[in-house]
Amino acid sequence: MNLEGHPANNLEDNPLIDGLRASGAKITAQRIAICNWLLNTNTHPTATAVYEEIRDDFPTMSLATVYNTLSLLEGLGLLHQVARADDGSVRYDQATTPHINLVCTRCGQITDLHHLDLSPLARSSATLGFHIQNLNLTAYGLCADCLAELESGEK
Amino acid sequence: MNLEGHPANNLEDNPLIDGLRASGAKITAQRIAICNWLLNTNTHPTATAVYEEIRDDFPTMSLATVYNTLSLLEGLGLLHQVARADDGSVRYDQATTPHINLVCTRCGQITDLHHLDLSPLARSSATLGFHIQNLNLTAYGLCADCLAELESGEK
DNA sequence: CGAGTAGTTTAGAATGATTATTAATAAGTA
DNA sequence: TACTTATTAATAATCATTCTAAACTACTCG
Repeated sequence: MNLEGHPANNLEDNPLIDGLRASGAKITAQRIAICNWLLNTNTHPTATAVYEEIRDDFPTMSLATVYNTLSLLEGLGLLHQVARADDGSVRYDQATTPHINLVCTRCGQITDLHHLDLSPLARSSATLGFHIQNLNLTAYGLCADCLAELESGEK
Repeated sequence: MNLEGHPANNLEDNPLIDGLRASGAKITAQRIAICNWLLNTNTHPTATAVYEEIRDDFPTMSLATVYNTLSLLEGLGLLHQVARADDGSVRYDQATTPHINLVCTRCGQITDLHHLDLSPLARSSATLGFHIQNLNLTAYGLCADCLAELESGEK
């Protein structure tokens, strides 16, 4: 079985695969392909997007397997869901430090905004007795490129 | 924004209806029923929840009308979507000042967390050239009630 | 006040994302 | 190598949301 399906790959030391292994899950060719693809992208893909990308190298891949793997990784805290985009589908974000996703409502691009001090938020929620497990901070608007296009082309 | 609204009144002077009227939309009995119900709730309902509540008093109400009205109000900036809950449906939040929604992953309750200084966020996104139009800040975790139940009942 | 018209509503069909089902398959293990 | 059990693949099922087309009605203007 072709275990190394994706070009530009990172065959060793994939923290997603390490996490799966540590959790006791079986390391299948499909999961390796998905984890490697995720590690080598900087997009915020939907399940369908992952499926379509990987299917080229892995024709028998099932969409259900992608969903299963993504939710398995999410359950392990290795991925987070991003608030649904305009198209109504869930997008995934690799779990790093808490950050804000800037979603462009015109082109759909998602940019990460890191390095914010979120401690006031944690403090405020603690005063309400709420215990935060996961943050989903999303801002919708127009990215720099779309703003420029709108201003130059004027519609 | 005014914070005066207390439940159990508001046959007149509904800012949602005022907004619809100001936009030139027709004021129908269905829209009045939806807007009044929204004004008098402090929940973060799904479209289906609004539909089921109102259908008791308004048996011919169609679910599509609820969706239409909610997205109309959202387009006018009078409602905002909350990041999808666990059940995969969109919830709505009346537009007041930007705030954070605390979603309990155990009981589903959503609490608003107001009075946060979000200017650092706006500043950071501006340096990227991103123009924020709408914020969707959601934190998932356990509310005080569920924490207490888990600790006392111990599962 | 009473048509005309353009926006709304309704009911149901269609869409699209996600989940469930189940037989076949393969990873990990002894 | 053979066994046990989790996983996969293909497809059906589900559920939220949107679309469609015909009937309806709020508002405008005469």
